[in-house]
Amino acid sequence: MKVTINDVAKHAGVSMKTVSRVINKEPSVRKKTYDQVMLAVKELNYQPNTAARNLAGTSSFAIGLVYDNPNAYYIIDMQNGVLSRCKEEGYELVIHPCNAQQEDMQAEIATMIKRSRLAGLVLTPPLSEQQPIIDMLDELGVSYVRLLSGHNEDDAEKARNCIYVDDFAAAYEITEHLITLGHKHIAFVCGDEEHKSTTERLAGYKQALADHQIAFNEAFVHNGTYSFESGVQGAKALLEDGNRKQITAILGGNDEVAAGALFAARLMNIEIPAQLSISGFEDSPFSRQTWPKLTTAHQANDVISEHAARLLFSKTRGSRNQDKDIITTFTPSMVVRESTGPAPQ
Amino acid sequence: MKVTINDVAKHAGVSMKTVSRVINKEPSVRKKTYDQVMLAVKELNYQPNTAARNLAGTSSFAIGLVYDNPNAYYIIDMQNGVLSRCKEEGYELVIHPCNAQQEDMQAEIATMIKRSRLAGLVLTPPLSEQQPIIDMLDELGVSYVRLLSGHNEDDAEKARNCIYVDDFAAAYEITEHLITLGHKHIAFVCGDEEHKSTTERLAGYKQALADHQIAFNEAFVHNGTYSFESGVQGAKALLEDGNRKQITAILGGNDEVAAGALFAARLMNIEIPAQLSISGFEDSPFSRQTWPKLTTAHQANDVISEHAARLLFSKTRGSRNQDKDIITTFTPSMVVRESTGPAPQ
DNA sequence: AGTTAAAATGACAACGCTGTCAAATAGCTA
DNA sequence: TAGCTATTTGACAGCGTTGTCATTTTAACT
Repeated sequence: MKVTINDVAKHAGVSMKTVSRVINKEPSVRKKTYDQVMLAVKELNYQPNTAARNLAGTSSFAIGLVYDNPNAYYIIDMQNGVLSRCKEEGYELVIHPCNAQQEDMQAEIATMIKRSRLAGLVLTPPLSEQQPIIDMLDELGVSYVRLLSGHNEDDAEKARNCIYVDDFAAAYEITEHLITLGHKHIAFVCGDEEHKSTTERLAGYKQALADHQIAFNEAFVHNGTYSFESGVQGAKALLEDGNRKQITAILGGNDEVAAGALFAARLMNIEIPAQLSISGFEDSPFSRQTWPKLTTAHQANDVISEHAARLLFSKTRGSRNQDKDIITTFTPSMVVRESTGPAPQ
Repeated sequence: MKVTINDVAKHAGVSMKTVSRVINKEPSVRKKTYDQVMLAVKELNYQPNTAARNLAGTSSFAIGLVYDNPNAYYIIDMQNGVLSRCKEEGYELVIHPCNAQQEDMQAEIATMIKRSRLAGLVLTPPLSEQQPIIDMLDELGVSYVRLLSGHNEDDAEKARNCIYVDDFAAAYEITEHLITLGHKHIAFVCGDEEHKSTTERLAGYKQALADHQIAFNEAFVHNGTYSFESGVQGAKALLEDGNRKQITAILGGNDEVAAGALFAARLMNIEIPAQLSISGFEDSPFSRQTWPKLTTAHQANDVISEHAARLLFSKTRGSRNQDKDIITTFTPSMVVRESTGPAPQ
């Protein structure tokens, strides 16, 4: 019934340690021995016991994914990306949703790490941006990978455990797209202020305006959160203002915000895109399920998180498995759908 | 740095076993002893090592959540519900997305269980409906809880590890709501045929029609899948047919399907709800983000999954923790929003 | 063939906890 | 207070692996 490493060892005529070497893909095992052992493993249908490995080994065979993000699509993509890598490496994934605002966040994460002796951690925004958490992790000596907004900077030391999404570039591209369509009064409904992605996207938007000699108008920026509701309110606020006559395009902080803006426009009987262009960010399934479908910037969260996991494993497993194909900066690319069009006269 | 149970024992002046008893909430520990130990635990900030507990104990401190469902909102709710219970009980959660179609599904799940020595499993539809998987679990002697569509039947033996969502009742209620609004030609865009929820919802719909002396019309039923795209196609097929003149209401298999129907109606310049009423199922956040907002049947997936976990733990942990407040049948309740209205003349 | 370094393998003690079972203590009753 | 039972505690082995380090085998040289 229960097959242990000892059974396999006997069956293959080698020592337990050799079997251990084989299943851990350690070097210094002759091909012939390797095959013998693998055969025995197959024949007995041996499953290494995770608990025992975790206990005996230096670090456990589990990594953690920490997030505080209400966007289900985002989370699922993140999970699946990391999970696929974990499967590949024979690791388990411990998911940990949490509340970034919470006082003792660091303590909670530290507890989780200790309890499960996690081999590493993948941190998603906004938690990846919180210095106290990073400090705690450094102190604990746990390896981690941060998902961040921005691009791989000069600071190579820090960059070594960061994966960037270039929101600046994405915002720039979308804004330019709108400008090319003739829009001159482009509003921006921002996501949460404290998220780096918000500042990055805002900066990209501003830069595009500047590069095309369009004056930046503070009144065209509405601060909100990354939610549908916030998009509704933001768009309403912008459009109900005397500005309505001027604004011909709205950039939503993400797809949900854009969908909210779409909703608000509908309430106000504004035709999209004839009277108003709207675009989002991220290209979540959501953006294909609105009417009209959203122009947005495609961001492959599952691929991104898979690379985050790769990067983590390349550090965790020491020398072997030096994955050199890890992309550390992702630049979303624009997807033009039906929610943007030429500026009205 | 690393605090073991032995350190705590010394600090509290008791044996390791006693500390073990305390942290496992075993009976037969004098209050005074208990307090001493708890104090030591606090003072040393002791974190039990999961791997060691898993290895030494009879079963591990982890349960699994198995799913094959493309709906991100559904999954996240499931995860969060189970997770909250796990936290309470000090268990870990191993998530396992998979593909129900896959040949060797049972083997894959069996492997997962053995590797992690899972204490139990929560199965969501449609996997919870697959007999081969259930048989495998029974054979392995692993406890599990199945999330099912239907209601707690007479077969008490089986019911002991099932949580039901009464989709029949929900469909009945929604259909009746539409009938009350004067609708006589109500179409149904079904989800995946092989899901029990589809048959249940269809049955509820039929029953409501029958109870109100409305003839069931086969042509008003469209078979599809639980996706937005399928909703679009289903609604198109129904409405473009010569039936268009007749159909005044559409029941979507779930909120996504309903949103798809909404989308299709928009493409065809049909006003909702003036010309056509549409309703969904589940009340996912999605249903509040369409325009107009969807009438649907509220189904608290997080609460449901939390109860599934409760039920699982009540069986896992033997006698202690006999949770008697477990709800085993949930009946969604209708939420009327803007997508349904009186039947047009 | 003889020597030496390098590679492959094995013996055995941890890893940190819980199960088992025996020992000690407390709470009774007569 | 002795004598008995019920309750509480402790000693110790063992869960199934991996790390360490010693040993054996192979390869690579003179």
